[in-house]
Amino acid sequence: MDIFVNPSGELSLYRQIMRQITDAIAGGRLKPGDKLASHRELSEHLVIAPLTVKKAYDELEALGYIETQRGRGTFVCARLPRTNRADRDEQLRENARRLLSQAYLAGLQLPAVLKILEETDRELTGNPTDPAPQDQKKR
Amino acid sequence: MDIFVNPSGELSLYRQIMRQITDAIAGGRLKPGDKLASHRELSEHLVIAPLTVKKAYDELEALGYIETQRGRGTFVCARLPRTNRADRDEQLRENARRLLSQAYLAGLQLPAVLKILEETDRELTGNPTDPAPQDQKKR
DNA sequence: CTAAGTGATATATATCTCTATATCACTAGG
DNA sequence: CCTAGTGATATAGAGATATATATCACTTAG
Repeated sequence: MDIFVNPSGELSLYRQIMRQITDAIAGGRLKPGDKLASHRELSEHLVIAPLTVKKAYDELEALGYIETQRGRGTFVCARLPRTNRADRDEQLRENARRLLSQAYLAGLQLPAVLKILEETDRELTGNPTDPAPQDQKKR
Repeated sequence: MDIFVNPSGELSLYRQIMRQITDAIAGGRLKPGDKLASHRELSEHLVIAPLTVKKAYDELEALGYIETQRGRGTFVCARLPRTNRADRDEQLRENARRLLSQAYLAGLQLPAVLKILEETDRELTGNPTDPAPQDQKKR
């Protein structure tokens, strides 16, 4: 888990951390039961205050992604939360709109966006460049 | 321009406004020279403080998207800013990562994401890009 | 000229975000 | 038992964000 934050980004620091962790869970780089870095350790790595990391962990715990055990550490939940379907779809469309708008503003067209999406897919899942026709996913 | 904001969203209010306006410019729903709602008017519509809208407009002006004229109003710039290529690509990949992660977390696969993207493309541009025989969505 | 609408500016207050620091409680390894 | 590492909690302060309110300057319509 290599996490990084940008203090001058659009999102607040703790939300940047939250997003990267949920993204890592989504992409399978963090699996149920995996241990996260302690909030102190991560705060040293990111050169930010421990409480900021703690806040990110607290929010993620409230959302059901991770659970903390006093004296032991913080772990990815065995059973991840299912989001409401309508909310989920609206969130996906929001993200899709954002991606396309950004691309259009840069002068790109839909095919170029699809290409980037496929590259990013390989990056996230760690799959080799070939888009295998079959798809043996577990989850 | 129908703008809306969510006070409990990830982004601060003024950044939500900024994003929706740049998205509208990108999608062609706002064109160079178009007049924006006055910050008072928009603040009434959104039920937020006028200064919050003002801040969004100020930032957008500093970025070169819009220009304000005292006593007259605020307008979309005739010549829109070009972003640095490396920054642009990184931003696109960030948005692509976000979209994919969200989809995976919801249990969707790449093909489903591509479908959503094409629907959103039609929504943004208003173009029936493809003479696809099936799937006439009307939102 | 007058009035209405616009942007520009200032003050004050409250909340959120981030930081720095310290202390306590629990767990695991030695 | 003792120590190191972990999470939990509390306080204080700085800066960003959002609000409410008021005033000024400029443009346009009448």
